[in-house]
Amino acid sequence: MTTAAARDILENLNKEQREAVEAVDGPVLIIAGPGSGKTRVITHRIAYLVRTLGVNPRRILAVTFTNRAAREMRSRVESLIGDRANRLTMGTFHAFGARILREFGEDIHVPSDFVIYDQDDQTSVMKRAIEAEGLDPHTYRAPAVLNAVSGAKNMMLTVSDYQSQAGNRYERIVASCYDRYEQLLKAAHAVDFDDLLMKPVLLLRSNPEVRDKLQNRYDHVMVDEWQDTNRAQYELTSLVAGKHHSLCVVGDPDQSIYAWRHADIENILRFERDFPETQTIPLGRNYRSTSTIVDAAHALVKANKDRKEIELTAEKGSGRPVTIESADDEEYEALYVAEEIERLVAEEKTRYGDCAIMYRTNAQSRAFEDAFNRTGIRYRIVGGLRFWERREIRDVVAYLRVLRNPFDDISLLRIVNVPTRGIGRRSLDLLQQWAEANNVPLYAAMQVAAEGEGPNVPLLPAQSQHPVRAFVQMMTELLEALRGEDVLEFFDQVLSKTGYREFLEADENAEDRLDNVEELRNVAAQYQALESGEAFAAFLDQVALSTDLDAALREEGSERLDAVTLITLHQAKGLEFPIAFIVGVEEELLPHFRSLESGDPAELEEERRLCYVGMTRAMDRLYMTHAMRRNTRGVYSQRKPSQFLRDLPQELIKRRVPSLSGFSGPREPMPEPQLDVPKAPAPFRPGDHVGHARFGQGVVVACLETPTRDDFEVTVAFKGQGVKRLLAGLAGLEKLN
DNA sequence: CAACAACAATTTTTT
DNA sequence: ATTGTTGTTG
Repeated sequence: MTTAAARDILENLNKEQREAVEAVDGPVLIIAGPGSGKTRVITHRIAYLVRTLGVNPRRILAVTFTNRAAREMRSRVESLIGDRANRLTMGTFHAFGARILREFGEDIHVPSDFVIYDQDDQTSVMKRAIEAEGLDPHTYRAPAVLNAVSGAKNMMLTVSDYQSQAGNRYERIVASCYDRYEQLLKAAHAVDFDDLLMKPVLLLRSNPEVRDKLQNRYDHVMVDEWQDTNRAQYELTSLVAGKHHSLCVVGDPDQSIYAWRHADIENILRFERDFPETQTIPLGRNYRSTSTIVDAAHALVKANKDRKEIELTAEKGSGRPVTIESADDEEYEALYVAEEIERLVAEEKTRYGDCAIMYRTNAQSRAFEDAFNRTGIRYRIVGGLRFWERREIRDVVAYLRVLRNPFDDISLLRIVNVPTRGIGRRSLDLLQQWAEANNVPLYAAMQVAAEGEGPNVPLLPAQSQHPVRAFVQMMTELLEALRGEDVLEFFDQVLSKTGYREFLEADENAEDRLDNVEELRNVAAQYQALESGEAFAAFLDQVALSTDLDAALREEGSERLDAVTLITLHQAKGLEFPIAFIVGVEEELLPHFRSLESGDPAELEEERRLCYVGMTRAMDRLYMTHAMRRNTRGVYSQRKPSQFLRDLPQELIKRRVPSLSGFSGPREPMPEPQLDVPKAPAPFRPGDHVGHARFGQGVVVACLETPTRDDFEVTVAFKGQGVKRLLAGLAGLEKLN
């Protein structure tokens, strides 16, 4: 940011951007196309409020989806208004929700020592809920049920709401799991990610005092990535903003790619409906990409039926055509990309750091890692196994959580026998039974067992009692240490007394894993100034809420490497790269198999938007590649180019002739890319009634060609038998009328 | 109780 | 191919 921009905030903005910055009175909806300076508008709007209109930064709330976005926004605002930026309330929806719960949670019976459960913890809780309901965990898989429950929470449906609207058997079962799941969370003094949104809304709905307090706290509310908000987030926003406050949301319906996470694209329309005086400002000038890229991407997304047209104009020149490359298989696809990057680096003034490889699924990174390792191209993978998901981190965090909150059974179960200390499943079963019967947390049961026996019966066989006693003894000592100890000293004591450090040292990846723990310790160090109890609460909240903290830490330490970025299309949203390769642009990959399987056109449209998001990341050059066959899970399958390629105007694309790539030596001539492979007629269609020798009668849900294209996989919902997947050639399905 | 083997499952994942 | 979960054996 230049000093000139800091001097006059409205300078260097185009007409529509300036309009958006100056619209500070009523509700404002900014529809921001890709590369249209969205972040610039938000940051300048904040600066305009503070510097030009004299608004106290404390009275501004800015909400984002990611910590990364929040960080970036804060630093950019800082360059415009200086230290005053520190006084802004700026963060993710979930962090904001957590903050409300920490402040006012007791009003809705959220205990002040609550811990935040992430997806992994949630799955564990749901698993227990399903077992507790006596359901078969194979038929009712925890992630699926959890997804339904999460969806309910995102739509602000409480257990009783969900129970009363449950229409079929499955939903009634989900309802019972939801109920049990909530009980387990409550007993653990835990809230899940969705609760961080839902509970504050319930609080603000029911408690006018708290509502007034919050509404009076902020005069200006801004929300980024509005197209990805769910119902709970919508309501949280409108409750906090109140009717009379200045509320500004920014989004782009064409970049909505999180419907599968219960984002509700309707929120854009709903906003204009709920706030009729809304001023809608489109930002349609793209400063990022060449006109070729903008036009090609626009042509693609235009193929979506459920869409409102927005004018997009490119400010840059036309540049090069979009290059489409067919490769024999994923290995050649990767080699092609590697070779092309080397060529760009050698012949054009490209740096490795300018290039990004974007793919639909993480598994696709493999071939590129191999190719880059072989050619010596530096690369970095975004995502993959994230810091907080590493086992050693989760383990240490679990110890800390239990020490802070002894009700946290899930964390206790995680670490009670890590390292192994002779507390096995049998013992734990007995302890859990007793805990359940007496309605106390598991840790309490262990304490009782360590003492000797329960009220009437011995809790554990004498032999099993000893390790439990040792464990409780150890935890008691640590709790002693927690009092008044320095955060870091305590951290170190946890590692040594629990034997976890030794346990890691014995591991084959000891060095890496110890490094990771050391990084966690560095995070804890940031809280040294606080009193230890406080410090741990704040520390554990940060741990739960910053899933990308490792990225922050790493970037801080080492200057950004000149390396090619490997990233999923989803994660690439909001980024930009001079050179972008979208790889694996194939049917059943992009669009993904699962979106085709469902037969839901909305899912296909989301895949198309995902492709659109990917294309619009490219600034100067865009490549889209696909393979004719691909090794997936050990077997090769024939692949077809993505139907999306057909949506691109011929005059904007250039197909490379693959045999010119040279590096591969002699090989078979490659078939021309076929964009219109005729489909073999499907033997069944969704809706057909069929009969099966074993499963009886059913209705066809879907009928898809197998990857080898020699048969069809038919998904059939059988009466009373559930949904089965069968091969048409083998199952002997009979079509009924 | 713990180590090992057989077994399924495997899109994306801002928090 | 890989990984985590479940069941069997020592």
